[in-house]
Parts: sequence; structure tokens; C-alpha cells
Amino acid sequence: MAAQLPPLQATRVFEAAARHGSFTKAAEELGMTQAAVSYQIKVLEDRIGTPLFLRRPRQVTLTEAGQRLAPAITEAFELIGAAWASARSGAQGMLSISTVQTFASNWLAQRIGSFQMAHPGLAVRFDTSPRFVDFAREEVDLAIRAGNGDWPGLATHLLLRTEFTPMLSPKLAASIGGLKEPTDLLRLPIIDPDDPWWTQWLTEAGASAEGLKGRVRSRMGSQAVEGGAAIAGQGVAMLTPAFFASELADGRLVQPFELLCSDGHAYWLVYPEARRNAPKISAFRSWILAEFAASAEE
Amino acid sequence: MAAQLPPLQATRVFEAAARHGSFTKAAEELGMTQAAVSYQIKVLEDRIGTPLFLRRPRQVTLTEAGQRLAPAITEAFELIGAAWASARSGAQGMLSISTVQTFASNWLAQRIGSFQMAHPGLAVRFDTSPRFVDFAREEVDLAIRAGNGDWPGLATHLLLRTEFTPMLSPKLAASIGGLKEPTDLLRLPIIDPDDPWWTQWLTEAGASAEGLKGRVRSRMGSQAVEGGAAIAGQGVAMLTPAFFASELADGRLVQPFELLCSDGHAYWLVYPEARRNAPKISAFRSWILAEFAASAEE
DNA sequence: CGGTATGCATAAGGACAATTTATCCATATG
DNA sequence: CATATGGATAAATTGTCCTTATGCATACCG
Repeated sequence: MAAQLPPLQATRVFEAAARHGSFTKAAEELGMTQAAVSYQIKVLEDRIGTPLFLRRPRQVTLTEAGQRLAPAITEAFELIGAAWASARSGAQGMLSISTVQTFASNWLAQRIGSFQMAHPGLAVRFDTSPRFVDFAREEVDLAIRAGNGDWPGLATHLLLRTEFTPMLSPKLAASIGGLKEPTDLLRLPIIDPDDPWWTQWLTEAGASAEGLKGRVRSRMGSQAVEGGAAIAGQGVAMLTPAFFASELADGRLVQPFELLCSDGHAYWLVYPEARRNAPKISAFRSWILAEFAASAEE
Repeated sequence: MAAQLPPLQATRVFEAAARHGSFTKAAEELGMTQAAVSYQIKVLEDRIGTPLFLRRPRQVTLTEAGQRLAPAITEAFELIGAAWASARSGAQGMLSISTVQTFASNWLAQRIGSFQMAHPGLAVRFDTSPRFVDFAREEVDLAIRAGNGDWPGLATHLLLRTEFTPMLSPKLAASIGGLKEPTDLLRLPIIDPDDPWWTQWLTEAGASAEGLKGRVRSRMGSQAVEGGAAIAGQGVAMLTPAFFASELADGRLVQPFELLCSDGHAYWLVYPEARRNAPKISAFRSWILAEFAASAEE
């Protein structure tokens, strides 16, 4: 289909030499030696079967054949150069993040603004899908996923262990005179009592999980929603403190007990190992790791 | 000056792969293996920092970045291909011959027509200059020169030894009752008696060259001119028979004596060794050598 | 009018990119 | 479910491309 093409490296060298009218200057521009330019021109001339330059003393000039060839070649390389540059910067300009809903709404949404402030030229696109993204098949730069961090071929950075502890509104806590013992929790409405986190936490707290039995099921399925219900005073929710840092700070939620449990899972930043040095990848990595480092210091 | 360019080989492979939507097909077109295509695409993706293809089952499709890049790249390569093809055929289409005047007018002019019949697409341009052409500095494909055939770096083919013998019009010969002895020549006007060829020929013929002394000098300097004068019956000319084959054949000139002398010089076809396989070079070489082979058989 | 500097050509050698071979893997297809 | 198709990958090989070192011709300068 495509016409027979000349040796491309030689063509590139020819283009520069034609533009400069000098092998030495072309070599400078291309960052190679004059000998290499001379060699490549000869390669091209051998291939086309006719000289492209006349070797005049202290300068070279294009032959007729060279004159016919040069303008089109220059134009073609300008085209390639422009397309390459724009694709390259365009590619830098869009960051596609695949993330689980929970992390997006509980953590990212409130903070992504500061990343965008720091990188005004970089548009961020979210793709919140529950499936684990396949980087080979979907146009996604990086992902934030829950899991155990064992994904071969992918670079992973631990962001956040999914620790959890009961949380509720201060008003609801006051309604029963405050919470002294873990069992006090069972005197209040429990948001999503079927969540295994409740069983685990109560067990680790030394309380019986029996009290959960027979409760109304109100499976909400997302910390954001459950947290909202808790803030509204509708009950006690089992939440990850890191996701509700601001609510805890301003008193919309309180964490009555110190005990933090973990199911061993965590949120990870992941991306294809091979792309670790792409500017937008490393920009986002630096930012998010710094965010977590800062919150860990508090 | 020129914008930073992508790796060109990889770009070429990308272009084919984008056009086919398949690495395997691209490999076929380019005459390489699928593995090589896969490798080159990866090189390009590493360089640009973002994937160019999505690897879907049994086919690959362009990512956004790939879609942005592909059309311009295809266009650029089409440009290069077209320019290359036309320069290549254009270069084939013009044959520049540097030749000495004598050979051009006495031999080539009458026969070049048959070469052009055989190669209708090939335009022939003559450059008749007395200097020996410098192939590096002038746009000349091949040359026909007199000399001893010792030109380093150039391919040479012996065309014709410069043999010579007296020739005259039959009418002039009849005017003195025919020529029996070489000395009979001296009873007729001699065209260019200063030419050393006369001295050499008369000497080798066993005649004294004394008879040349004191003759009117009519230096004409070119066999074509001297031959014309001889045909017109103005005198006896010392000519190269090979240059006057048709005149001898149709009786406009006669060669009264068998004796052929030679000064050791000859006409040679010469061209840069490196270009021996260029189509137009070998076409002309075949033709001219065949012409001489044919005339030698007669 | 010679000496020097500039620019290109060439040969030999080496570095590294490109390619092939040989598998492997996933998935569409029959 | 077996097979075929299409791509990825690792290791080894090949070959291009480039550099170093040098030579040569010519323009420029004192």
C-alpha cells in the first residue's frame, strides 16, 4: 500500500544537510559527526542512484534531483514534527483516573482541586467503575483500587489502609448520655448492621456481636452515603476515619472509641510499571503521596 | 531548527499499524515479523509517554493520542514516498553525457537515436566540453573521453582506438588517376598537414614526410570539419575510419590504403565506479558497447 | 605566494538499535 | 471444548549507524 520509502534516517540527515547547504552544519544540528552525515548522504545517493549534492569547494549544493527532493522532505518532516509535538503535549494534557466510587467521593473529590491548581494545564478525567481497569484495553493512565497490592506488572503505592471504627453525630451520642462502652452502641440505630465490619469491630472490642441480629437491614453500600446518614443523626456508621477527616475535625461526626480495626485491605495507587516516568503520572503520584504523608503527620 | 522528531523507524511502523489496525498485517506489509512491530510500537509509546494503541482481543485500535497522530504521519509518509518516487524516476529519466566534440559529432550524433528509441523514457543531455568532467562537481552521469584509460576511481570501457588513415573523395582520387603509392597523396591538397598524424602515417607507410613542408596550413581541428572538406573534394584528410563508416560505405569517401596507424590514444566510456549499477548508466553502457561490438564484427 | 583553516570523503572499529526466533497468553471461533 | 488468531515478551543475533582518525582539496590570510 505505502509507496516504497527511502531509508528514513538517511532522509532525515539529507533534509538537514539540504537546509543548511553544509554537512558540517547539519551534523551540528543533528548532534552527530560530519562523517556520519557524509555517510548517510552517500547511503541515500546509492539508493536513489544519482548524486543529491554537488561537492563544491567549501560547500555542497543540491543537484537537480536533490532540489526536487528537498522541499517535499522538509515539509514532510515538519508535518511529523508538528504532529508529534502536539500529540506529545496533548497526551500530557489529559490525565485519566480510574477509581472506585468510595475513594472518589470520600477523598478525591474534596482534594483534587489542589492538584489541578498545581497543574493548570492538565485536565483530569475520572472513570469510576467498579471493575479493575485493564490498562492495555482502556484509555486510563492510573487507577486507585482497593486490594492487597499484589498486581504483577503494575507499580503500586499504598495510600490508605481501610481501617474502620464506629462514628456518629455528637447529638445522637448525647441523646443517650454519651458512649462509655462499646455495647452502648447497640442502644442506637446501626447503619448497615450486616456489614461484616460491624461484626469484626465488636468482636475485637470485646463485645458480643449478638446485638446485631434481627436489626433492620439498611444496606447503603457506600461510605459516603452512610456517612451522610450518620451526620444526619440517623444512626451509627462503621466508617474509615481518613475519609471523614474534615467531619471529625469540625465536629459533625465523632469517633467515640479509639479502637481501629482493619480487614487488611487498602487503597492503592496503581499504574503500568512502564509508564512510571511519564510526566503526568509522576506529577499525580507526587501529589497524592504528599497528601497522604501530610495527613499522616497530623 | 527542525522540531524534535520521533524515532523514524518506529514512526514508520506505527503508520502501517495504524493504517491496518493490526500489528500482524503491518508486519507483513513491512516485511518483518510481528514481534518487531510490537517492539517498535512500544518504543514509540515509551517515547511519547502514552499508549497509542488499545490492545483489544484480536485487534488493536488507536487511542485518542494515536488517532491524533496517525493522519498526519500517514500524510507525511505519503509525501515522502511520492517525492522519493518522483526523484527516483526523475533521476532515471535524464542521462547527462559529457563528451568531447569529436566523438559527439563524428559518432554519437548519428547513433544516439537508436539508444533513445530503445529507452523512450530517458532524456539525453549532452555536455560537450574539452575539460575532463569532475563527477563530484558537475551533474554528469557519464563521460566519453580520449586518454589512456587510467583514471582511478572511475570505471572505464575502451570504445575505440584512435586509428587513422588518409581519406578523400573518390572524385578527387580519380582526378589524378587513382592512388597507387602513399607518395601519390602528396600530389593532392592535404587538409591540415601540420597534424602530427600525417607525419606518423607517412613515416610508417615508408614515405618521406618531407613533402608536407611548406604546405598551406589549414588547421581545422576537428575530424567532422576535415571530413566534410574531404567529402567536398577539397583535399585528403587524415581521419579515423570508425568515425566515417557510413561515408566509406556509401562511397562519399574512400580509404586508398590499408595502413592504419594509431597514436595509442583511445576513446573511453567512463563513469564513477560506485554508480555502475544505476539503471541509466548500465543501459547506456550496454548500448554503446553493443554498438562497438557490432561495428567490430563488420 | 606559501601556510593555515575549512569542509568533505573514507576506513576501521565499536555501540546499540532493530529484528528474528521461540514461546507464552488471552480470546474469539467453530 | 479444542483450535486458531493476534499480540507480548525474552534472548540472541544481526546490521545499521556512528565515531575516531586520517587524508585531500581548496579558499583564505598574512
